[in-house]
Parts: sequence; C-alpha cells; structure tokens
Amino acid sequence: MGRHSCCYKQKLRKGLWSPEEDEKLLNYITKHGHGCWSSVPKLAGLQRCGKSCRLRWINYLRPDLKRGPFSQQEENLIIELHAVLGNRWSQIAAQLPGRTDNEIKNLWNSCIKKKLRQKGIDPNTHKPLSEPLQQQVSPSSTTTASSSSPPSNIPRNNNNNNNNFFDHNTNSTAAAAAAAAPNNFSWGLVNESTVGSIKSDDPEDIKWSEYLHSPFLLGGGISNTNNQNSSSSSHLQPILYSNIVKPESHFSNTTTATGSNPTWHHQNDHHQLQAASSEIMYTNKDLQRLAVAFGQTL
DNA sequence: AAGTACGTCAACCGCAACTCA
DNA sequence: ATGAGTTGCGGTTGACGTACT
Repeated sequence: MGRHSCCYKQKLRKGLWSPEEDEKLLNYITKHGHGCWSSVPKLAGLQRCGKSCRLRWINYLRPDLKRGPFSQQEENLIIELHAVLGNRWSQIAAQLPGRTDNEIKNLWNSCIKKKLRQKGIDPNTHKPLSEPLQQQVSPSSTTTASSSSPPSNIPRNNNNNNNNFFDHNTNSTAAAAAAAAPNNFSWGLVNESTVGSIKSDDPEDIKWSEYLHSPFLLGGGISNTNNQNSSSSSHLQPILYSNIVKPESHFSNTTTATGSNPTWHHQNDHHQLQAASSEIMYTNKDLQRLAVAFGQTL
C-alpha cells in the first residue's frame, strides 16, 4: 500500500501542468479514454504519475466542467448539503453538475466558512456560534468537545459502488457521529443500538423526524430504476439525493389522495437538485437498517 | 516602492478500500 | 486467504495574485 507504485519511478514531473502536458493528456483521453490511469502517462507521453493525470483530468480537463464563479444558488446548496453530509466533498459535488469536489472544498474553506461565521453560524455544526457547546454534543459522545465538526466526523465509506454515507460498522463511530450531528439529528440511527434516538423539542428536528419517517425514504417512494428484477435480494434501490436535503428547504409536505401517506414534493422544478442526474444507491440491507432504526418494516 | 498579510486555487500526500491474481 | 496494484477521497500545502500598511 502507501505510495502509488508509479511515483517511485524517476524523473516524474510534479507541480503545475504546462499547456503542452494538458494537450497531450487531453488528446490521449479523448482518443482512447483513460482506461487504467497508471498506464495513461506512459501511453500519453507524459512524465507524470497516473494519479496526477487522473487529478488533472477530473479537476481541469474534463469537458463537462462548469467554469466560472459559483452562483448564490450553488453556494446555498453546498451549505445545505454540507449540513447533511459533512465534509464528503465528492458526494456534495455529485449534486452540482460540472463542479469538482476539489473546487467545492476550496470554496468551502476559503469563502463559505467565513461567510457563515460572519452570519454567526458555526460552519461545522451549522448552529449559531453563541450556542453553548454542551448542547451540541450528546452526553454519550466519545469525541472531545473541541472537535465540533459534526457530519465531517462521520467516518467516510469508500465503497464506491453505493456511495452510501451511512456507517454500517461500529457502535463507537456511530455514537460519535450521532453525538456530533447537527440539530441533534442522530447519524447513528442506522445502527440498531441507537434506535429511537431521534428525540428533540426543536420544531425543525421534528420536521426531520417526520421526513425521515416518510414513506419515500422508507421505500414507499423509491423507484427501482437500476435493476428491474425486484425479486433479487441484492438489487439496488436508488434514492434521489435531493430527498436527503432538509425538506423545508426544497420540498413541501402534502398528503396523497388517500390522506394517509404524506409525500414530499419539490418546490422548484428547475432547482439544480432536479438537474442533478446522479443518484445514491442503497442496497436492501441499507434500507432495512433504516427501517429498523425507525421501528418500521419495509 | 517595498514589505507583509491574506485569499484563492491547483496539486500533492497519505490513507482506506477495492480488484484481482 | 493474502498481498500487490489501483482507485478515490479528504486534508494539507505551496505558489501566486491582490490588498493593505
């Protein structure tokens, strides 16, 4: 493990890319696709490691990149997504077509954090800065009070096949994540040990709770666009990521004709969330965990 | 004009997870 | 089951430009 094997090779260039290098890489990938990144530099005639080539392509050369400054709408979306996802920049970027995780991370660190602080909002917790720290950290927290970087503390799941941001594994990490989550929302709720942990007097939290209990998230509104074989126990069920954003921001809660099952509707058909084509895939196992956490069955 | 502080951004680094022999 | 090779992610760094003193 550790350092990429190609980085051991001698005479590899580092630092900024020259226009000539960009041209070589662009020409090669346009003609052949990237394939195995480790072989790209050799085949493209570049004195770079594959990792560097990949990064350059993803962050700069990719044809579908959107250039220019972020719009206010994009910034707002990033803030909302960060409140839910923490520092999972790649997942945030997936909701902003044409933007890269690196770009969003830089924007967050250099600009948005500052703006939020100026508004009296803690960029880590998304709560007012004046709020006592004790209220931000649950008594069962295994994290220190100073590590007030909630969702960003959640261990990332690098399973690239499902992009699932829920922790499937340990009680300790789930508890830490739950303790650090914004608005007392329990990030440990997918862990059986924390079932029923959504407890709050905050009206916003209640909305969250209602939303999280909505039929959509629990399977009622989930369409299986990826695998039509619903009898398969391992098939993936996509949930549009936009439905994880706080509902009061983008959705209105209405009831169906039957009056029994509330459904969430997007308030703006042209919102970028709608434009985002990427979907987060959940396995049945994930959904079952959610159901268990909420005391419901699928 | 020169020096310093600050902000932005591209790129690197280290790590974890995945793939495959 | 194991380990080397590969990929992707988030944190961090350093170069560069601009504002300020």
